[in-house]
Amino acid sequence: MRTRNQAKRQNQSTANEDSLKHYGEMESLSGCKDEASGNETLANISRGAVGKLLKRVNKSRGSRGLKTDDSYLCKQDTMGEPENGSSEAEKQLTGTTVVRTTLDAKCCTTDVLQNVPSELENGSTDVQCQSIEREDELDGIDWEDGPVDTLKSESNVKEDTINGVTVEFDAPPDPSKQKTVRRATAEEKELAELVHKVNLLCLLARGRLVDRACNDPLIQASLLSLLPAHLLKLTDAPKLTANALAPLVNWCHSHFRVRGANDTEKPFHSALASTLESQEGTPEENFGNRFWYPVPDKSVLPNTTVAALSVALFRALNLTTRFVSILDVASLKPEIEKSYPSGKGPSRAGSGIFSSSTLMVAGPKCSPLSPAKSMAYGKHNVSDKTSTSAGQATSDKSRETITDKSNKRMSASTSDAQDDSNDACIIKKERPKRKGDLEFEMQLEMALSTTAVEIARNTMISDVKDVGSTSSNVSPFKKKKIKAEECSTSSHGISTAVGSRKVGAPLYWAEVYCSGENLTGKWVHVDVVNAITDGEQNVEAAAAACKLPLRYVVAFAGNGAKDVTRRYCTKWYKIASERVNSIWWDAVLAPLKKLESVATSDVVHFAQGATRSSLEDMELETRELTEPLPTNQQAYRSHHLYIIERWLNRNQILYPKGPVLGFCSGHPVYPRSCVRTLQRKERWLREGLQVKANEIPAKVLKRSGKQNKGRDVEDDDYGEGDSEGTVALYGQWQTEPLFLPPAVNGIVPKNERGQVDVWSEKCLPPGTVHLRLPRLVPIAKRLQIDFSPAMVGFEFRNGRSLPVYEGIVVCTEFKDAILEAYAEEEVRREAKERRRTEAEALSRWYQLLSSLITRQRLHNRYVDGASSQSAVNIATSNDKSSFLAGGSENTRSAHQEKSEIAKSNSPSFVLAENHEHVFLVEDQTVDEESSTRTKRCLCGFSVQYEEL
DNA sequence: ATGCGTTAGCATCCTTTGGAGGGG
DNA sequence: TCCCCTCCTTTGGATGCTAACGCA
Repeated sequence: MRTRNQAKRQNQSTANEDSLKHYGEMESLSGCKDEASGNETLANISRGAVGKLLKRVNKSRGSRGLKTDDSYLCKQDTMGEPENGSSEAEKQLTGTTVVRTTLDAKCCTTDVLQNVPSELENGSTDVQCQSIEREDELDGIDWEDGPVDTLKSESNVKEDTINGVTVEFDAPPDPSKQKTVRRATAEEKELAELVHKVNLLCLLARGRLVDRACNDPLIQASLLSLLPAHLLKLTDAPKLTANALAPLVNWCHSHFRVRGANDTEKPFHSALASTLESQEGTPEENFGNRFWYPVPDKSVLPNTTVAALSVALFRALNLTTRFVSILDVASLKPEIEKSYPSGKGPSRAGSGIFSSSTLMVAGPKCSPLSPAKSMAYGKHNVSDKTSTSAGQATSDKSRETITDKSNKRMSASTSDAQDDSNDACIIKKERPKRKGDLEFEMQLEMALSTTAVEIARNTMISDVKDVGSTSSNVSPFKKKKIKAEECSTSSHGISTAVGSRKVGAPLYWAEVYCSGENLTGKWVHVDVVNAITDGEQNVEAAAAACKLPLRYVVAFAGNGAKDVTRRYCTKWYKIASERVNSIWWDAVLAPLKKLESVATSDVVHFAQGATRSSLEDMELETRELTEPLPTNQQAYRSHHLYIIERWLNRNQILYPKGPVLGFCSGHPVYPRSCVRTLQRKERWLREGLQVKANEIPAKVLKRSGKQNKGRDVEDDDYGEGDSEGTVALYGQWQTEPLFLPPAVNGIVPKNERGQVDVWSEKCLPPGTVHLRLPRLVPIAKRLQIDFSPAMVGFEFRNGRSLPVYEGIVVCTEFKDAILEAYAEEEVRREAKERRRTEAEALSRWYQLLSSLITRQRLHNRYVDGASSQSAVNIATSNDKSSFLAGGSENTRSAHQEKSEIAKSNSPSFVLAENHEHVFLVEDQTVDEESSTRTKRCLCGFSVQYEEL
């Protein structure tokens, strides 16, 4: 076995080698492998590759601590291959494969293709390869020293084990630690919310863009020209009904169909026009800035263009129409990956929201469509999802991953092969197996079984243009694939097959206002892509089937937008926590809603001045308030409308306890408006409320053991049992405004501690005022005014809770006097403070200058040899002095008489032969203009300096 | 597939009123 | 001797919320 450094070196060299390798070379390598392993078919290779990847996935969910050792085993596994062949090339291959398995997944294809045969031959399932995702993880690897047979097959490994040669892995995984999950920090939550909001705004803007394109007269005219004459008159009826739209919808559905994805970026408007021309819409036309569109998986989107064309057509026919979209926005909650002990978990670089399945589509360097993925758009949009994964797995340089979001949204992020350093492309793998993962694995297998063949056929060039699900070999997954095809090709088939999102997921549709529906008219859901009319009640189920959360459904018209989620979402409690703060959202939508209202309002106003928009608002509000009772108890935990008693907090109560709206598993359901929060007496005092006399506690809680300890027997006027161990709680309806004894004769009423607890202004005794100013106590004392310290709260210091005082409470009549005295005192204090500061500054200047002089003197004496020079001479004549200095003989006489005083008062250090300058404060002059101050010594020496 | 009960981890709430020692 | 200031040290238990997990 190699040393760790050797491994690293070889790893690096191989990495470079790999990076330089051409696909053709790889192909030749794989070709060698094929020859070596005999009758390996590409399908088998592909299947093996799938197995390999799945094992990696499984492995990554398991012990991270085993990673190193897995790599080692992988080595042996891989090394075992060439026993069938001994060509030079293979020997070389053997030498490098060891490292290749530890490389980043960018060499995935080669790795996979090389590893597969041996695995297939050996039927190995126990020994698994796990590639190390990041090179830096290699740093944590401690290679064991010792000989190793590089050509040892897996069977040899087993033999060795049997013969007593065992490899013991240190730090075996602790299952309990493995299970630990890392909770999102507040910062991460904030970031996720920001991303969510930005994403929402982008999607809103995008919706407006599409909406605007639908108004284009040329497109509308072209659509009309295509429309058969008999359909033109369908909408002429004065009272339009949903049924009348059906032929139009069918025509659209049959004339515009989904075709392969178009990678060329062009404005949505022109995309719309070209779709119109070709009568084929893409699943998602790229337009403008692709960054705007952070869809998790483009391949599964229904046809935006077709939906938009239908809107344009309806508008061309003078129907009031809105373009409706589910805003598939990044999650409001941060994506948390598993935490791994000993820091061996996957790097968090690139993790988080952007690396989740909701992948921000960046520039071409990180196209969301891997080659294989774009292939999958071709004829069979069934396997689009799976091809995505295939693209990852087979692309030479791509990094493979499984996102932890698969449980909810079942989409694997696709990273680009071109740019390994792109954070957005860094993908992670983690999490224990869950239902979503299983589904993903199945899809992965399907995809690989298909695309590996295709890729081989296309000589593994990176820029694969097309692929069909043309796998001719009999795949074990064929049945599933066929089933999926059937589902997706069915016009109404919004299938839950394999649990993935599919084409047909209701992301976009139209809403046409039909005046013939209901009494006042109705917005009718029209999904041309799936040829569904008036199917609003099915949208929620269809979206759920496609794992598409129905968080925001927004209708666009007139360059505005309106949230119509309520129309389509009946289980609001499921999405409420996934929606952004409603205040923010309403504020964002407010201006857009006006625009939308103007655009969709008819000239005809309804009774009592109600407009179409306000009627719709009422309808949506009614839906909100008449949400059906959930059937599961958990839903009542945070339901905005209903509650069952078991989910009440310990300080909550139902008051009044009724009416009972229904039952859930035998539990009566009450309106949430009946839930009241209870408080202790003391807490109500803080809010300026006091419990009424003779009120019986609404609830009595048992106090915890610790709280019991050291707490005196609490007054319990109501005798509700053991007062020591209980806490009496009261509801607000049991309280009244706080009554405090008023201030009398200038005396502030105080509590038992001789203070006033000022939790709020309501807690002040009548006739008193709280002066929140520092240093008031001495003033009040000096003025002999009665006061009380104002306690405003508590803080924890030194391990205990300490009261925080802020200012004092005095009778109102003394307020002015105290404030006046305070102002005077402050002036005095400030002047005193200023003097003190100046004196200190002077002192420091003095020290500085003295030290400079001393330094210079020492310098002259010991460095320049001028030992006899006096300090006075140095100070007065030395040009090297760093500060501006000038002698002034005439000032000397003026200050001579002060010299004696100065000498006696100043900290004189007069040496035998050295005069120590003394700068008296009263001898200073200040030049206001230049801010320069001049200090003078009695000897006549002066110093000028600029004030800072 | 879904719901329920349990468990665990983490975030947040709640608690609540010092005392020794030195210097002026 | 009294008063004032500084320093010491930096809670921790209960509860709520959420997600995972096993089971029905």
